[in-house]
Amino acid sequence: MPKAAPPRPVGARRRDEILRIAMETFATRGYHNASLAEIAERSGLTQAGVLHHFRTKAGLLTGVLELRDKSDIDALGDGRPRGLGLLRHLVDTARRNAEREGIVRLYTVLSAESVTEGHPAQEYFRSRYQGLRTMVITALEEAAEAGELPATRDLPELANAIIAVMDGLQVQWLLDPAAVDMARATDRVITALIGVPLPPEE
Amino acid sequence: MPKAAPPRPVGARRRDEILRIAMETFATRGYHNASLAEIAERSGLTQAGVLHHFRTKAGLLTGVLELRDKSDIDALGDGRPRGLGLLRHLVDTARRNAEREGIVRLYTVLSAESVTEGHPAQEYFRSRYQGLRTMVITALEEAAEAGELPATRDLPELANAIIAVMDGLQVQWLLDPAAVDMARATDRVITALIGVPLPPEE
DNA sequence: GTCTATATTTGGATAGAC
DNA sequence: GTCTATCCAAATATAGAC
Repeated sequence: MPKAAPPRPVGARRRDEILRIAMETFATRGYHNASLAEIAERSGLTQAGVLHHFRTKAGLLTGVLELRDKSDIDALGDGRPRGLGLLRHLVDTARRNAEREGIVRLYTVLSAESVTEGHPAQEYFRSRYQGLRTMVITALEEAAEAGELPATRDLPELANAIIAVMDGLQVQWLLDPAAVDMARATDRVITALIGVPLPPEE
Repeated sequence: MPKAAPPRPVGARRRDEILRIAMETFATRGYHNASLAEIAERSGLTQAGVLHHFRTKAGLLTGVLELRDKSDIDALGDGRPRGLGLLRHLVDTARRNAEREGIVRLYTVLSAESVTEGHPAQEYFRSRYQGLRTMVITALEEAAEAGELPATRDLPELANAIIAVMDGLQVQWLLDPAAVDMARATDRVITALIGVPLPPEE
């Protein structure tokens, strides 16, 4: 069973392990408050050892974000859902996220931190939101063309609102998990906004 | 016209000035990445000078958050709106916020940063969200009793969603102001959720 | 590829003079 | 109330041995 891993079959093992731990650490502490020393220690390396694989701390952050992108794309894999199916998929994602606190924490902490001056992830999040917006708008347009969408006015605004609810719920959920049901609330907002129930889960 | 300022008529001048500058700095850099040195310099003091007024950096952050609370309460002043009037007030706040980037930045950055381990503002934001939730739920209950509210199911979920949209929109707006109209999007979500238009602006 | 050692900077906080 | 001086800890990054 040949692996499709492109660059190095075994030399990248350590690198991936460092990335995994860096992800956890950035999620737990934020970027600025996380230290290479902690990441190194938890990786069973020294600080210099980590910096052999990633020349700078910002480079390490970039690596983490690229890794996340890759696994997100892999997760979709078999052709992404279209129209209302994508909105359904967003709700499913919210549900799955309730079992993946680390990921939620990573994105919540870093996205907000990225709006500070000179933050290395600023461009990443700017273009990420642009991508998310485009994706949701496209889905809404597809639904509208298929006649499945009563609300056809100002789709970009609709998309912004849907993305915003999901983000905002995450902050509340991280601070007080018992107080928030991310999936239900997301479903409710989307349903209310588009004026029609979502298709059943795949 | 006698001032109602309680503790010191003139000695607190410097203290307030430091708080103002600290607020800006925390908003721009986040808590961890802001330094007392920078706050001191911008205040025209040395680091030790600042620490004379606030014994620790965390104490300074607490001071900033208390100050904001006080001015928020002052802003409401003449009896807070009830029922749907409060939801209208939320939309108005979103509109005003588009002219107060500093405040938006402060809350967005700090609330997300507060979910990290051992953050000094964690309790503050936990109880702040609890307070916001209670406030919105109460308003929804009032509206329901007055027969102004078609959607009466699961009001806490409704409240969470409304708060979440507002927060989420702020992140997007800070990264790309032209891409988001916070007030319009907030209005649209609230209207869709409660199933009835909001009363006209006061 | 990983380590030790170190350079360099910067952080928060304290002591004591003025 | 503010400063200077200082302490101590921690941070990122580099050089060079193994």
